Amino acid sequence: MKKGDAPEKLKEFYKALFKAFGPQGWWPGETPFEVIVGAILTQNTSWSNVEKAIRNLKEEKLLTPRRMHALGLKELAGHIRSSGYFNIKAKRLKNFIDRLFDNHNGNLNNLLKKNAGELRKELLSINGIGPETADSIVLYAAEYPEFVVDAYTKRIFSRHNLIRHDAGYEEVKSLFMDNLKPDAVTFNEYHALIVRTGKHFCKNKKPLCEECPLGVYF
DNA sequence: TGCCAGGCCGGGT
DNA sequence: ACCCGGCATGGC
Repeated sequence: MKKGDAPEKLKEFYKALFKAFGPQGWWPGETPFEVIVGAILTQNTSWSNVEKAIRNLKEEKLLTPRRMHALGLKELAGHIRSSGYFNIKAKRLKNFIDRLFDNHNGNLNNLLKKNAGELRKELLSINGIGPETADSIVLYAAEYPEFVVDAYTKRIFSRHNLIRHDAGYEEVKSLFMDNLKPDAVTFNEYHALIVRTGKHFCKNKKPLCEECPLGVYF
């Protein structure tokens, strides 16, 4: 496929997925802080496990920066057990919250009001926040147009030869950033639709099946 | 029963 | 600059 085809291809894929699944209404969280907690907890973990952890935190009234800041690591880990990797994720949550209090007066809006580039840079400087988690926060909590790339994105779009199979994060991201108009609403929906598709048709590292809206591949 | 899930880090080449 | 092991629960 030629490089100039990418914009049309990306639009075509989007249309097919939107037609099949409709609007996804992401992020599945009510507040920016909940989005951020979810973004960290869902690292290499199914969302259903994360939901339980978030439900716990809500029931214990711990889902605020201040309350979480006051918790010890072991205690916090106990509340997020179901999300897996709970020790390391407790640390990562604390790392984020510590930064919030050290540099932003514990005020999330103070952090999120930075411009997209500065926000992303600061998030990446926090231990435990990598490119996907950072972009998820920038897009779904701050609502800036940064495209989020995940394992499904790589699988689906490399299988359709829009990117190389061994493409790295930034390389995949640039496929979307360079060929779509930067729009947070569209990027929001597109990534959500990719995840929706991947969950059902990309399982077990197998090729897309024939029921997939993107058609048979391989 | 085993494999996988909306990654990331640290240590080693 | 990559490559790899470790991190851990719950669902199918």
